[in-house]
Amino acid sequence: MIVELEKSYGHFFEKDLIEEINQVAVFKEVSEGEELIRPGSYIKSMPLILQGAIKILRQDDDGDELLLYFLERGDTCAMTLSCCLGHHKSEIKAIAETEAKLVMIPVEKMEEWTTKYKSWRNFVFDSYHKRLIEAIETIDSIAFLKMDDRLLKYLRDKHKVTSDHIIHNTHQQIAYDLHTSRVVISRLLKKLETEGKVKLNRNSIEVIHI
Amino acid sequence: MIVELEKSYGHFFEKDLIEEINQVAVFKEVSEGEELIRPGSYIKSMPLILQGAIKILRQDDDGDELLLYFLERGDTCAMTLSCCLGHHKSEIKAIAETEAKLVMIPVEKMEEWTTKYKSWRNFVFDSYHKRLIEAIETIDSIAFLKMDDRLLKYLRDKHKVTSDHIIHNTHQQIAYDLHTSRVVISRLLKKLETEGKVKLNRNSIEVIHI
DNA sequence: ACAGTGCAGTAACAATTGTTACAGAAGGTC
DNA sequence: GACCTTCTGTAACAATTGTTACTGCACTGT
Repeated sequence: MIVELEKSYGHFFEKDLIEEINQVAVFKEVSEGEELIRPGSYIKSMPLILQGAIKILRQDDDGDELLLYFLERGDTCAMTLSCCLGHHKSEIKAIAETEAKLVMIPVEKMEEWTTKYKSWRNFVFDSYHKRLIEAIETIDSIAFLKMDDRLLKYLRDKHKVTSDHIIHNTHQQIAYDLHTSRVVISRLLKKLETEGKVKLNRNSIEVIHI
Repeated sequence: MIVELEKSYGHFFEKDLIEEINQVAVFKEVSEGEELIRPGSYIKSMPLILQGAIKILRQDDDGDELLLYFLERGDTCAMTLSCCLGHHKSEIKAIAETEAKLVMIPVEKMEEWTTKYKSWRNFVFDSYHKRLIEAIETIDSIAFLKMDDRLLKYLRDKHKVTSDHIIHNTHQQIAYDLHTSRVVISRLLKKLETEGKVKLNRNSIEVIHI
C-alpha cells in the first residue's frame, strides 16, 4: 500500500505523514457501481483515492439526481471531510464510477494531523478549494449552458476520468446524471452522431472528436 | 471595533485571537451596491463581516451573472479564503447587498493563525463547509426547481438578509441575479400578486406571505 | 407643462426541454 | 427458433422559458 500512497500523495505529504497514513488507514477496493456514501448517513472515515474514479451526486427529496463531479487519484471528498470534522450528515451520494482503490482514514487522525502536519492542512484546504471550484463549475454548466453543451461536457469529463474513448453508458444513465429524460438524451446524441462527433452503439458511445 | 468583533465572533474565537484581530485588521464600511471583489482579481486580504449582507455572484465570460448566496454577520468568503491561501485568482464577484461593516485580515496572518489557534482553524473549516453547502443548495435550486419556485426562494432569502418585508429591487435586477429575462420575472411576479403572496410597487416588492 | 428616462404590463411568438406512446433492434435464456 | 427484457429511435404534443415589440406610467429636471 505504501508504494501506491507514495505514488499518489508523495509529492503532497512528507514522509512521516505517509508512514502514519500507512499505519492507520484501511485499504479498500471497490468495484464499479458500488455505493460508497449514502445521503443522510453519518461518516466516520475519509477516503483518499489511489486509483479509479468516484462519482459524486446530489440527490433531492424526491430521489432526483444530479452529477456534481468526479473524484480521481489524489483527490478526496470535501463533503466527507467537513462531515467528519463538523459531525454533520452527508449531503451527497458517492458511487464508484470505475473499479477503484482507496484508503480510509479514521476521523480522529484527521484532527490530529491538522495540528501536526502543515502538508495535511494544506491538502485539506486545497481539497476544499478544488471542490468549491468544481461545485461552481457545475453551477456554470446548469445555469449558463443548454442541454446539448452540458451533454458534450459530460462526455468529455467521463472520457477524461475513464481514459476510454468508449463510454459504457445507456442513455437512461446519462439522463439521470444530467437530471433530464432519456428521450432528450437520445435526441441530442443522435444530433451529435449526425455531426460526426460520436458513434452510437447499444450500451455504449464512441467518442470520435468532441 | 473590538466590541463589534466580540459580538459577532466572540462565541467562536478565543480572547487572544480577538485581540490579535483587533490589532492587525482594517475596519471597512461599505455602502449598498459597492463592489468588493471583482472576478479575476488577486486578493490579499480576507473579510470578516460584522454587519450587513454581501451578495456573492458568479459571472461567466459573456458577463452573464448568477447569484450564488448571501454572506451575513459571522460569515466570511470561502472563495476569498482559498484564493488567499492558494494564491489563486478570484472566481467570483462580491457586492454589498446592504450597507455593511467588515474587517479585513491580511493574508499573512491567516496562515499564522491556522497554526496557532484551533478556533481559527475550525472557523476556516466551518466556513468552507457552509459555503460548499450553500453552493450545493444553489445547484439544487437551479437543477430541481422551476423558475417560479426559484423566484420565491430568492424573495425569501432576500427578505431574510435584509430583515425588510419590502424588497427594493427592480424586476431587471432580480432577472440578473436569477439569470433570466425581465419579462419572465414580471410575468411570475404578477402571478404571485394574483395569488396574494406579494404586492407590487414601482422599484419594490412587498412580501405578504411567502 | 413639457420632454426625457427608466420601469412595468402585456401580447405574440420562438426555442428549448419535458412527456407520452409506440415500434423495432439487440441480446439473453430456454 | 420462440420468448422476454432492455435499449434505442422517433413522432406528436405539452409546458416552460426566452425574445421582441409596443404601451403606458412614474418620476426627474427644465
